[in-house]
Amino acid sequence: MSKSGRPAATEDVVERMGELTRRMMGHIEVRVAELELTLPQAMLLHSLDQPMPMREVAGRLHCDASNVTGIVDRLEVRGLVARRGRPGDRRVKELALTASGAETRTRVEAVLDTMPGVSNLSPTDLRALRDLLDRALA
Amino acid sequence: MSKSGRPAATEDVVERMGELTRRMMGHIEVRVAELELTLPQAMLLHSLDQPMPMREVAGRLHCDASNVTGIVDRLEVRGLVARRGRPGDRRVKELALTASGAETRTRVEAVLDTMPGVSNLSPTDLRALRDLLDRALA
DNA sequence: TATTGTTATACTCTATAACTATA
DNA sequence: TATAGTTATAGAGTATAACAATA
Repeated sequence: MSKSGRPAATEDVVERMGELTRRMMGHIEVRVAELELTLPQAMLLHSLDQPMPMREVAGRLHCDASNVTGIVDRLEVRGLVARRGRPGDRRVKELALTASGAETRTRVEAVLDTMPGVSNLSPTDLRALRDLLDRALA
Repeated sequence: MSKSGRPAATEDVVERMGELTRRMMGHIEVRVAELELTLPQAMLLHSLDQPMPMREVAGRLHCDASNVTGIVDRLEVRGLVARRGRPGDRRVKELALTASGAETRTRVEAVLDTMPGVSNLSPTDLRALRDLLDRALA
């Protein structure tokens, strides 16, 4: 029983989720800034686990296709990704990592694997949290 | 034991946290858009639980003070908040909700209290999740 | 006709630096 | 000198609508 005399409410969890999320996002932003990437740029590299059309990238990032054009433009001038035509359907442009981009992506993955807060939970707590999140997402 | 033969990892939790957060943020954005508010505008109203200086608002939103000026400008022209001088220190501008703003803020709070996923957890799960998040935040 | 991607446009958010007024 | 707030500036992200090329 909390001090207010009511059971754990959605409100309590939302507040804590918000705070943990804020810390995680802040951590990611600082760490990928060291790679000279913004959060959306880092998320695009993260999503690019194999070559895929621009439209597929937009789907994975849950944003408009016109948006992807700009983010990719900025990554392309830096030589991290490349647009390639697809033989067989010349409307499509496959987006692929360059060697440099693949290296950068590996560093982004490393950032995502070391999170403040979550990283400090015991294996038991980690498993319990994973299962609870699965039920919330179901 | 997961199918990959390893215990629950930070990576698993981060992935699920990310997905739940995305759904929560998306939900909030859609619901406050019905009130013609952007996410930062809604968060500002949420933070304004009593009149306070602009600087205090910036602190609560974890952003630069110059940023608050613009967000408040947009809320003020719509009559949701008002700037008032503080007697005794004329550098300070107290930010306060108008009657209309207070009403809008109540609706924002209602949005934050009804979250997809989290809202569907049992009281037991909700308590367990709250406690796990507390340990992660410690 | 429908689809892929880009361009044009407009707006919000964001921080940095310079500025004003006040303390 | 230091602090509160604004303004000027610049850049990134976001969506909508219109467009070109292709299917």
